Amino acid sequence: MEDSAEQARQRAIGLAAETMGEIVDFWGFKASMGRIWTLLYLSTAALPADVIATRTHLSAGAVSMALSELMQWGLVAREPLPNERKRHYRAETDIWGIIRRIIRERELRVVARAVKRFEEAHRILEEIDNPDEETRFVKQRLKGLLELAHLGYSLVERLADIGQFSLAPIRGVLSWGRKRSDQGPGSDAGGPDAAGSI
Amino acid sequence: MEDSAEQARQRAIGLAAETMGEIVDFWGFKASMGRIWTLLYLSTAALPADVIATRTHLSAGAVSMALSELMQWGLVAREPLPNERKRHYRAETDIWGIIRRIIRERELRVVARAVKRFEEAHRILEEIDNPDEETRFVKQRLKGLLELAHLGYSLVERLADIGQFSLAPIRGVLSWGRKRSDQGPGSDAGGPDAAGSI
DNA sequence: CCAAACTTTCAATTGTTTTTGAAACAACTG
DNA sequence: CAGTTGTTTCAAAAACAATTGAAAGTTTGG
Repeated sequence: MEDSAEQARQRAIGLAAETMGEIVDFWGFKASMGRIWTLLYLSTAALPADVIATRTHLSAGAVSMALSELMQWGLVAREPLPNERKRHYRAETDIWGIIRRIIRERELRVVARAVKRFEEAHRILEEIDNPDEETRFVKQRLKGLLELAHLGYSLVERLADIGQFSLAPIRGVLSWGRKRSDQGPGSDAGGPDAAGSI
Repeated sequence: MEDSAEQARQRAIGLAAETMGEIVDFWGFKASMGRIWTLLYLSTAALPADVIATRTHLSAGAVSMALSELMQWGLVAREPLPNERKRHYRAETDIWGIIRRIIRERELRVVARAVKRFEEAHRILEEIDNPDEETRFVKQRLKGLLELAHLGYSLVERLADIGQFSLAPIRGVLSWGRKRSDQGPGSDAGGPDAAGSI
């Protein structure tokens, strides 16, 4: 009861797309963006919106919206296709570059905002004239939160720097630690350099 | 028109709690969990549920639910308070330890699942007899996704290892890179060691 | 410049997550 | 051990987010 090669391929693509959808959803993006990107990523040809709609079971409107968001993030590009009426879309493959930008433009913004607000809270307490013990305690702990946020900022910043030029630099980073983990999907996979396109 | 010290303190706490709420929301937890934890973190005394409800403007039910989730994550502990009727709750302060656990138990699970599913998708294609060009292409790209997921797993794993014993190890990690960033909230704040409680 | 082909927008709908409020439950107290 | 106080549970409501579908807007070929 084996299905045709074409069907099998569609199943595989669907599974991958679904998976990526869940991941990006977890990451705070719309799942449909992940599905669409994956669909494009797993196609030799650039695809027009209506095909995407069919394959993802989304409406034309949803596809249009998701595509423009994907393009804003540089995850998908229009492919200028001569003698074709419809616009065609292709997945960007420099994934680490994009992850870097997302981290910088989204994560860092959030943390930076938090830092500002913690500072503001601290400042409010600074203005109290004769701080009682409770106030001094809160001030102290707010400093802790502030430090945490700063630390987080640094970490994320470093993370954003990873793979600044293709993938190669990551290899180095991957050997911070001392210990080796017990289980889990093998952790230092793949060949020495697959830069540019994943 | 300065308000009283007490009021000012409440404002500061509220601002911090709100901020933390936004962050943990962004992180995929309920915002109310962040607010509650922060409220507790910024209090010398352990607080009972009804006070938490009043201060956060949440219902008793919501507080109860959030608290049990917070306790499951080890972010809050009941304080055995003698000669008190109500249960009192206190914020856990070993933040890095907790972040580590969250990363391990939540992030790693998600990535591991993705790895499995990409592998499954790849296996489906492996079973096709005479793969045409398109199929071979998809297979190739799936390998790329798989490698990406493996890489992500490693990164997150490393991240989980950071601060394994208090904060100190982080300091080292914070000096991966070569370059110094231009702007943004100062990135290497604080004293040399504040381990244990942030 | 018109009509067809395609795309974008957006109010309404559907779906999901969080919060509420009240009931069931548990723990202590007199 | 009955009553009171405090906690948990859970179905319903509210808040929030994603998707649809149809109308408005573009583009292009004739």
